[in-house]
Amino acid sequence: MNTPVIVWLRHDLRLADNPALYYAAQTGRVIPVFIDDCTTPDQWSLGAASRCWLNHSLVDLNDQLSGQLRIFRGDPLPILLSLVQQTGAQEIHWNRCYTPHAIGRDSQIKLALKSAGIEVHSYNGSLLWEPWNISKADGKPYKIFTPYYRKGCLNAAPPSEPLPRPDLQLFTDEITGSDELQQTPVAELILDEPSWTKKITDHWTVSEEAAWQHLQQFIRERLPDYQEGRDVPSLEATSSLSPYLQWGQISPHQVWYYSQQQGNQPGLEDALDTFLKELAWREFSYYLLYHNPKMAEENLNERFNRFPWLNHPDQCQDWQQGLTGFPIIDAGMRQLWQTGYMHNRVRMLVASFLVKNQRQHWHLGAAWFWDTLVDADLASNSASWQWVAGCGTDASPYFRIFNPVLQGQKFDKDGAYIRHYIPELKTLPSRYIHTPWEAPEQVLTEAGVTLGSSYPHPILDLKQSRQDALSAFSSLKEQQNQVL
DNA sequence: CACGCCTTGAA
DNA sequence: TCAAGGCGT
Repeated sequence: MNTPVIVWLRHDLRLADNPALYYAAQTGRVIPVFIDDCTTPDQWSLGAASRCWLNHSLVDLNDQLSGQLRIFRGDPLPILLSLVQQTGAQEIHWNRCYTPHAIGRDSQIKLALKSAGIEVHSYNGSLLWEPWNISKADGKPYKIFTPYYRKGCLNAAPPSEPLPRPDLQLFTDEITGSDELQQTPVAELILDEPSWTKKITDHWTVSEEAAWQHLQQFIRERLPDYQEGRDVPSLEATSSLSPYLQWGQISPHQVWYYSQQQGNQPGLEDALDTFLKELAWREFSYYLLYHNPKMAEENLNERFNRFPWLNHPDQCQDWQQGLTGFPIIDAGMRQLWQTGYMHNRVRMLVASFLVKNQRQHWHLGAAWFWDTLVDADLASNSASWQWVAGCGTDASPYFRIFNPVLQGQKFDKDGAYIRHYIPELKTLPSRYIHTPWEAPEQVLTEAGVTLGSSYPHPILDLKQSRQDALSAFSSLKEQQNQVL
């Protein structure tokens, strides 16, 4: 029981229901390790918002570990090998990661460690169903969500039940030695933070405890109205669990079982079902990424490789900055910039606007989201952008183009969401809040709005851009017919 | 093989 | 009403 055991923490920054930590704790004194992996491809190195979340996660975890979390930066393999050498650890435990880079990295490291005589134990700490365990009758992976979930997941072995917090005996010896083992002091992580991260930490409490509070509050207060409320961006009606799930401050297993125990009340069946389905969408995204390792880069539907995207950097910038002249779009993009988060429905709207009305490549939107979202998740991000763009496996049909005015009127009727994030439109009457360009001059003046200076004119014509998008889409068919 | 089905519309 | 087309059984 005195032998040191390494636990390599990654997207599982919690003590409860952490299989690697739990089982390692049963075999020896635990050395909890986090490595800032500098071998991650640049394109998918952490975005600024994620980095901020991660840093604060590590602070919380370190507190919970009595200051014994060991943080390194570099190439994981040499670091782990040096650690083994310096501490005499004979075992390494970790919970699996599922992005292509991590899968390749971890399998290489596993081999290398094993050949060095080290025991390696890996566990499932992030997914309800392992992607390789769910397949159709013919053995091939599903492409459509509903059968994947209903037939595949719900008929498979149930997800494992959450584990308790372990009784930890920590390895507290000083670790010195080679250059790789230069530790990053936790305090340093948030010392260097750029000032803009304040807007994120003002909106979020980043800790394992806070994740639980979100879950409990959601089930208690929000689940009853989830069905309708979840589509209204001015309400706080969703669970807000996405960033916690991404970094593992809470596990999907904890969410799955807790919500079924607590939410299993008459009248809540449908809401509970809808909520669990959202968790399953996260699973499905990982499932797709696992079976399509290039999902973040390449269209799942190859026909879209010939799609005539436009390339208008200025327009893309208008979108990023929330200056398109369409209030619901701009409000969403500003919420993202101000808080590192955007309401789910609005994510669909801004994505549809970029990809279909502006006809910019979904890569541009995915990259911006990756950099700015606190819940940036390679699987969900890529799968969702492909879904909106129409090039995914189970995609929204390309001809289904959201109209930001109608969607705004439907889901932000009085413009509460818009007014909150676009103060310059704050006093515009509800009648014109989604269409300021239609407001009479006098109404604009009274609201202090000057189109073109205090708030932009619409940067495009909705009807025309919709038509252009539809013909661009049709051109794919014609080209294909010529080939055939 | 045929048929029902597919997260979240718009005109 | 319109809008593909392929998936899954």
